[in-house]
Amino acid sequence: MNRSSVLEAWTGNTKCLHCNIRKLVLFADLNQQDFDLIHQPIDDISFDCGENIYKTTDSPLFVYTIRSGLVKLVHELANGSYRIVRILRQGDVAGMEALNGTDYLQNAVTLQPTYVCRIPVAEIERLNRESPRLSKQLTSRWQKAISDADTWLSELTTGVSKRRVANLLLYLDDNKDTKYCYIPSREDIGALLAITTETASRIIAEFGRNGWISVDGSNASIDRAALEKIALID
Amino acid sequence: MNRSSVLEAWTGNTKCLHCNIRKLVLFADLNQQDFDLIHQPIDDISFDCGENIYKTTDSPLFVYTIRSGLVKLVHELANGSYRIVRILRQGDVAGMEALNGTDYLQNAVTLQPTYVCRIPVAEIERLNRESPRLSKQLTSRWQKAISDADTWLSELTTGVSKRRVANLLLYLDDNKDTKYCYIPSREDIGALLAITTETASRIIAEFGRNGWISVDGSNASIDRAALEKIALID
DNA sequence: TCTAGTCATTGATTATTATCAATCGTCAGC
DNA sequence: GCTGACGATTGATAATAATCAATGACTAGA
Repeated sequence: MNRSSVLEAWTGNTKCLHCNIRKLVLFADLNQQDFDLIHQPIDDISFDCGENIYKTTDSPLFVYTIRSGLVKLVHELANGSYRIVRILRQGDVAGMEALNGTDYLQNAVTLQPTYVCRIPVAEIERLNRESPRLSKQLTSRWQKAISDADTWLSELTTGVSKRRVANLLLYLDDNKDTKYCYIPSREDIGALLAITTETASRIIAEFGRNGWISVDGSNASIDRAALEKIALID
Repeated sequence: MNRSSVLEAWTGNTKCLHCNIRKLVLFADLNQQDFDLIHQPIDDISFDCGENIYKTTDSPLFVYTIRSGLVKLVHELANGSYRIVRILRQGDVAGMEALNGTDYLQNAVTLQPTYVCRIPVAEIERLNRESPRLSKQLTSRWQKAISDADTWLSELTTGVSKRRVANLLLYLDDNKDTKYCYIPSREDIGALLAITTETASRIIAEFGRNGWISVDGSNASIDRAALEKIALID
């Protein structure tokens, strides 16, 4: 029951050029002639919370730009559990591995209502062949993905759980595009940090009792100074 | 006291074309005309064990192809400790972030005597501008780096230490290019898996007592079946 | 309104890992 | 051969997190 819906099928040379977040996305540097090269439609798709944008079993035919919302990349493990390898937000690109002809490496699941642009791989390849203006942005997207992965690895899997949760909250707060910081479910925090759901819950609850975060459902405002102290010392 | 030495300065159109591992590396698809585009020399450099290929503080002017040997990417943390985010081997590319104009993200340190090709970023940019044959390999290198990072994250930071060490040994054994599997120092195993040196030592010693690995200095032969059982169950 | 379901929280106990400390083995240099 | 340095190993103990289990809070739907 995929309740996603295609809002508009953009044929290249019309709306992409006037997209209001274009300066943030893959097509930032393209011009009118470049957009004229696009043949297949670029669909603007809306997803509810908790839906799959793609799964590892899907044919890797599209790359997705996040227009708004929040997406987790879920890697399923052999023993049935899962790890979240990254969280993507506005301007990030999901499913770039499709450009290399390989299957999607993870499932992409929305954490909030999310809008994406679905770009056919064939069009990116065409643009990259026929225009010099895409490759810089492509390079910078690959780069960001690796840099995020490495930061995640070195900052969010190191030290005691309390430190990791503090770092995660600081990361989410750094990268928020709304007033409040998104707080994942306790199970997702566990999957992000390689700790159990119970440990995640205990730590979030403790931070709340200490007044360092005030949680309202999936949103919170956080006391950065207090959490930074935890993130460093412990 | 950097004892690295430049073996040969290859001006593009001579030796690259006949490099005996070219099919494995970034320049796999290039032809004679492409090599003619290269102006600056591509140096073939040798490093002893434990040397820095580059540091985060170096100007990001080069990308490095590993011809042989083993390299760790070391991310230093604020509290003075460090994490190893990846291990690179023959055919891998180090320092690709230089292509994006950003500083190197980690220090690259050799674990064994290592030979690398040092390729000026400017030459890669020129080739990518003037030939269509580099971009596919570039895409595939970015892709491999991300895929490695994500695998690392999801497999090597999950579960109890014993499971993580078993997975690491299996990974190193999968990726060996010699008869024996490279075993990192106990401190490096700790930095790879986010465990302490002592825990790493205890587990390696236990695996040895069980007859699952027979270690001789930095090399070992391993009992894959036994370790796979540990990697799955625990 | 009541109920079942889901997620968060908390407690009690056990298992795992970190920490602190000592010892052992190997090797380069005197 | 002796010595110091360094890495690996091991032991004892404390800290941390997992596990098992129960309860609380909230929500959607009967």
